[in-house]
Amino acid sequence: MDTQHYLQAAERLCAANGGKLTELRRQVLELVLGYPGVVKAYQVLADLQRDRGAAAPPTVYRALDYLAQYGMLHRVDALNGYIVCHHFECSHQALILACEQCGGVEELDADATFQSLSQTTARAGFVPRAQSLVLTGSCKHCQP
Amino acid sequence: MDTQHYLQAAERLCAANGGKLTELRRQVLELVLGYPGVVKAYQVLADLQRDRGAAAPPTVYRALDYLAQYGMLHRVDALNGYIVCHHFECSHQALILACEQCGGVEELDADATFQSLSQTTARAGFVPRAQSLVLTGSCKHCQP
DNA sequence: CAGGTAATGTTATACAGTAACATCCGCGAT
DNA sequence: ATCGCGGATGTTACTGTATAACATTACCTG
Ligand SMILES: [Zn+2]
Ligand SMILES: [Zn+2]
Ligand SMILES: [Zn+2]
Ligand SMILES: [Zn+2]
Repeated sequence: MDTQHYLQAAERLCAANGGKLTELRRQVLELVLGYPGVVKAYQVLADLQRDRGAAAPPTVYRALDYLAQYGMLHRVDALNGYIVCHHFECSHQALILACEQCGGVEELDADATFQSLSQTTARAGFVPRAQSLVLTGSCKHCQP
Repeated sequence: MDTQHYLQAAERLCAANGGKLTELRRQVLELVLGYPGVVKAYQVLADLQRDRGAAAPPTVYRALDYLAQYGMLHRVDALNGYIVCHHFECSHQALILACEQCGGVEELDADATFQSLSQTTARAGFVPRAQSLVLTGSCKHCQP
């Protein structure tokens, strides 16, 4: 899916949730798309400042939060960063592998794992918030 | 396992790794033990300052890092916090459920899940760093 | 146009984590 | 005993991450 189609799909997703892919949000989404892996909020902030002059932290955090809320981005807690989700249209349960060395990201289907997970948490009466699961480690190119 | 036995086991674990459960580390470990769920570094710092006078961030982060490195604590990235591990003696693969509402924590055995996980990541040539997996969500007492 | 709602701008501050260097302490070798 | 070493802690100062609170703007609707 190229960038144009991706952004159109993002627009549809926003509309389906009663919102809009505003200029700012589109700009932030494009910036994150421009990175191969994990991006940090303050990196996006710096890019924004370069591209459009003034910008402050709340501006970028609000856009990132919105995009993550509806699944266009995933937050990677372990790295204080964000990654683009390329599968938000097919409602998926994604297993995300984020490499700590190179910042690269891979997103897998892992239905069996999630099924096993949800059985286990249900037994404890626990409802996980995130529908995606992020593991950090070393990718195949960065093995020690 | 009561606190006394727990601390003795922690001492053994440190010794087995060529280190020591120093006074500071023991004090930090006891402080974290005193909380029912997730504790944040700056909370421990405040407690330390109350108990022993001066203390600065590096003091508490060094102790927390050490304790987490050998498994006495687990770090919970999603909450910028730490929890006590009550099973560090049996080398375990723990699934940790952290409630975002009440801060409560539950640690389960989830061998089936981890087996499924490791098969999936191995297929991608990916080696996860953490041997424990933390999910955030709502515990059975805090369902919406 | 008036009034409401969502989005963005702005300022200031809170919270989290680390670098760099100084000091201290326990222990083995001379 | 004391010198020197390495691990642990103290101290200062800083960088990075995130949010509160309030002002302003854009846009839709009646
Ligand atoms: Zn995804
Ligand atoms: Zn890598
Ligand atoms: Zn554990
Ligand atoms: Zn709860």
